[in-house]
Amino acid sequence: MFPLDLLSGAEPSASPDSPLLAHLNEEQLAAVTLSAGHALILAGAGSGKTRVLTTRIAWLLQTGQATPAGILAVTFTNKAAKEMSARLSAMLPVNVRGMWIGTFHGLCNRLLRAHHQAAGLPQSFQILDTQDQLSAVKRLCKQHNVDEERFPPKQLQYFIAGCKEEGQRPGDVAVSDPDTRRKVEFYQLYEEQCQREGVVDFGELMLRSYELLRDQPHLRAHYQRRFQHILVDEFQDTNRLQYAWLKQLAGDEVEGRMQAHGSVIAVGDDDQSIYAFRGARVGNMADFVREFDVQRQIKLEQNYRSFSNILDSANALISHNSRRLGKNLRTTQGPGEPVRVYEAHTDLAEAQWIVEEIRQLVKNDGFERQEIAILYRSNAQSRVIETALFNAAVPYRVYGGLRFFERAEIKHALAYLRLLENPHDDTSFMRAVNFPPRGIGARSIELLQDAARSSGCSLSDAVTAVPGKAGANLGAFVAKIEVLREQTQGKNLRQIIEAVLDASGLIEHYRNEKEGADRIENLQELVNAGESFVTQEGFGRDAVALPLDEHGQALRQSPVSQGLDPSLPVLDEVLPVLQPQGGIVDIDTGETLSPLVAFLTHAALEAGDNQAQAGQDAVQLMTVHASKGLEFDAVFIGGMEEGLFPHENAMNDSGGLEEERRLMYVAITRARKRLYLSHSQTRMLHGQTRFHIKSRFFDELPESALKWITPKQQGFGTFMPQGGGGYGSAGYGGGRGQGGWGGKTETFASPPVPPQKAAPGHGLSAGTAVFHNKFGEGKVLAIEGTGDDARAQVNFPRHGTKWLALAIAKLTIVD
DNA sequence: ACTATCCGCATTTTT
DNA sequence: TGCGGATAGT
Repeated sequence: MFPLDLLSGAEPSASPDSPLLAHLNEEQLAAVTLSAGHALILAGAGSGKTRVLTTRIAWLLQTGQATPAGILAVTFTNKAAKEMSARLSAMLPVNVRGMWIGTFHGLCNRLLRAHHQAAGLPQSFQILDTQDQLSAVKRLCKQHNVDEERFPPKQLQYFIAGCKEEGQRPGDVAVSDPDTRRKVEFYQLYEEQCQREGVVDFGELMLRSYELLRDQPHLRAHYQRRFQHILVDEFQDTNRLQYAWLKQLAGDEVEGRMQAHGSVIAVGDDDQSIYAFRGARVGNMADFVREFDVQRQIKLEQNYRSFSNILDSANALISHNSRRLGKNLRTTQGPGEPVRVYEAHTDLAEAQWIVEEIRQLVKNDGFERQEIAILYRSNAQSRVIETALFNAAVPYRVYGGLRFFERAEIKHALAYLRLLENPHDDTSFMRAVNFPPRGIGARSIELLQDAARSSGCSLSDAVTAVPGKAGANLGAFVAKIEVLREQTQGKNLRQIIEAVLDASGLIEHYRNEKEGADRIENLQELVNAGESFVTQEGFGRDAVALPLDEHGQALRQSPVSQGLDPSLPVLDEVLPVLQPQGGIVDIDTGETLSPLVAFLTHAALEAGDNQAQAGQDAVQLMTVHASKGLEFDAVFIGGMEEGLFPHENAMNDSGGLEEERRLMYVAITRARKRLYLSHSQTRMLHGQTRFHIKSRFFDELPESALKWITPKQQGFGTFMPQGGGGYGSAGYGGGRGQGGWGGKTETFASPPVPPQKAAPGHGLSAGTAVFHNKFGEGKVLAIEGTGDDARAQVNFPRHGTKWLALAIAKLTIVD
């Protein structure tokens, strides 16, 4: 099967001065060239972590220690996953598609689609994002007359998500009090609802695929054998379930020790663990070392980002934390400028000082605006700063707004699209049924829900049971969807979306709305998104789900593998296949996910870009959390006050202060050249002026690296309370979350576009009658893609409409 | 069904 | 202070 001998014994064949390894420092080199076995890499801020990770993969491939199919690299964000793929393909002429590089949720999705039957899901299951989940919870609350005072939907949602993150099904939750019992009951009901509707939430994606691996020995064996090299990014941010999931893939646990097949490399930084509040467990690092019997720990402490005054400050600060694995950043750069500290009288004066400093930086020191960031602990702090920037006509951009796929108008359009795919998706039904308004009010909905409940069916199916005018309106809506479904048969994604926008009346509705122009523009952008999703290079590629025997061995090879780069050794089993729409191909039947389902999945899993767009010439405003992983020439951290930073709410639970300190550590280490800290004696908070003393973190910084700036004696002019703040929400930089979705500039070279093969003479076109071994006779509705990508949408009278990969499906033309 | 108004609430957030 | 959600009024 795979070359075991290569993995266990043989020395790497690449010479140490291979160009791949050039310019790596000693610790980086050690990490990159680790021989087989588990390892923990403590990667300090700015230590070249991503570089090490990607070079490691490249080195494994180049030295023949691994094949693309044997690698699993998992990250938290799509951005990180994309960056890894991009850098990798810039390094090696490697087929990135063969590798499983993605987010936890993205990879879980892939597993579940490929093995949907074993996982007990429809292949086209839809994914609920946090908004969808909340509306599903609310709907369920209403249906079961839950006292929403005692059990706020938000809290129930939080409870459910929390349980899943801990790997707990309703039956696993320890019930200590009546309230918890009620919540667990609700959790149970929620699960049943999701299952009935064929939808999964983010937590479910993780939990379900964990259970899949846990409960299906042959699948587990298969993937364990396949993934000889597992690499985990930001390991300090993993929650309990994610770690458990990784363990399933890595090997079997015997008496608390992992009997692993390949090797697991966990990369993380305990000092940058700032997500405990959402279930991240730094303790996973220690558990990993113990359970995997990790022999190698490498610290990446050489920092390539900041001058030493900044670094010294970070080191000194974080040394006040007790529970640390221990790490100290160093640099070969000089001290640089001192860290400037400013004490303002009011929050407004603080903001004005920041703005003034920024103007100086740009004017006198040649700093680029997009290389300057203003960081704060909580979003509310941005307001004053925005005002000041706006008044000074300094372009800026705020992060943290709604992302593309989260916008209301987009969610509405997606709801229609989802209903086309699955009429029983009640969440989407509820969203679409009366938007745009079509005379279906709360009363009608209530009747419908009652009907659905009493007959145990979906809202869509219950429509016929509603009498009178309400029933007629509802019937018209369902009919409209059905007609639309008919009409879009055989249409491509772009045409489907256009049809939905038209038939739903969404465009029409927004045309009549005074603020609707932006929304229409976004809806147009959705059409483009659909278009590029199918056409463009660079979207998620997925795997062929091969039939496996009871030992997890593949029963058959994928014929598609023959079309791939022959120079790369290919593992048996699950092989990559070109599926621009990111589909999964069932090798038995050739069935692929419809482009629409793939697109909807993409929309749920990747809400759109929120991150920096290069060359925007705008000062960057964001929370400290949002700044993690980024770097800037100059960084301002405002609101350095007791109660704000460290935040008062964080001081309750144990470890709260330490997490705040790590947060501050993250903030400091974002800066390359200049760091400015400021605090204000007075601050408008919740409508009241509050007095704050300066943050204790100042006392933890080295006096020698700081330079205190006292405010100049100012006249009243500077202290003027803001009168009539009648500026629009759109700031100079375009306001929050401006169009990040399509056509962004890539920081790294995009993967080489493989030459398009000429379409093989499959001789199919719309209308052709074909025969399939399993599905019988059918009629071709549409063809998409070329070469190995080509797939046909075929309507089988008995099995419905399916997308089939022509490279795999055995279709014969019937005359 | 849509708008006006009032009340309560206010770290951090990716998938 | 300023927002979102829920309610009451047309």
